[in-house]
Amino acid sequence: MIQKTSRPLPALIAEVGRTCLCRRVQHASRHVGRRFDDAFRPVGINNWQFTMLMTLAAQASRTVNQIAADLGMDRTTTTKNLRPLERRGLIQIRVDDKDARVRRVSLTEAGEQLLAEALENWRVVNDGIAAALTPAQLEALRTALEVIARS
Amino acid sequence: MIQKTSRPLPALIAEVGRTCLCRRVQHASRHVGRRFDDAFRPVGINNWQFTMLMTLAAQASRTVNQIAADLGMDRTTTTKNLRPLERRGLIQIRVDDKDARVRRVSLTEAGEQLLAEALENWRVVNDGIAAALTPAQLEALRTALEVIARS
DNA sequence: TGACATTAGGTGCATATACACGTATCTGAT
DNA sequence: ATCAGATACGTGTATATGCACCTAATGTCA
Repeated sequence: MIQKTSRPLPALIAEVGRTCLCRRVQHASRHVGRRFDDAFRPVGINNWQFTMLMTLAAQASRTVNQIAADLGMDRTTTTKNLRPLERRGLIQIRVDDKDARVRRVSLTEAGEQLLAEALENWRVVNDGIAAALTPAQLEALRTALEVIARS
Repeated sequence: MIQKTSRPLPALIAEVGRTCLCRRVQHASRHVGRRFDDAFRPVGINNWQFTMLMTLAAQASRTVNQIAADLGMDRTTTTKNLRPLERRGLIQIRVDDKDARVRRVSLTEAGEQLLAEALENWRVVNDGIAAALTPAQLEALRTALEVIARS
């Protein structure tokens, strides 16, 4: 494998270090996740749960499959992550009227209220991260992440 | 909270949907993680383990704290993730000569060999993701992710 | 209408992630 | 020399993540 590239191993390793999108994206993801987790801790949710509640606020009565697609997440992961939110009464999961296979997830009153509280915390962190970048960098980042998530 | 912004809730929600870096970064991260996981599955590792082996290939005999910092990861997470790699004999963990608190992690022969195998798979996926972006977008993405990970 | 494919979703397992807390070791001031 | 604080790391617990596999409900076509 190595030989095929006609390059010495140290140079290859240096190249991977420079260009590896896996490392960069995951590293940034962990960092961003922790910052939002810190911000949402007083409200009692984590960054995923905030995003989850936001998607439900934007579009009510989503199915598990739709939510999984919204968040670019495995369906089974979505199912499991919904549990704590349901236990806390922030969302409600009901069987669809027309199709008994389908589960409809919607925000409860308590979920909306908690989301409203969390929004200010979100803004602080989101603005904080954005402030570290130039407007052009921020725009490019958003575009690139969108392309990656859809590819 | 909501009132403070002097905007109706639907508009706020739409704004969060457009601008939320948490959602975008995590979404892209899951997508990228899965693609690399798929690519590395024949070799028997996941994307984190590849990155881990790569950092050790670049700098031998790293401590747990150093590795955690390299990958922007919690120290305790690093400790636990090292276990499977050690069990499989891909890395070796030894107590430091000078300081008995410190553990030195290094690649084994088997680890190097597996890494060499994985490199071609890495290249295919990394090039594939990069190909979905323009060179300028790719450069901006790398820069922005670097800034975020260090901020 | 009955057989079969398709679709929506859940479970079991393994690893990933991180916080709170604990242990062992080292360092420096006295 | 000793002890208080700092440092390096591990453990317990809880949630996060996704694959392999499973069940149940629906759709389709003969």
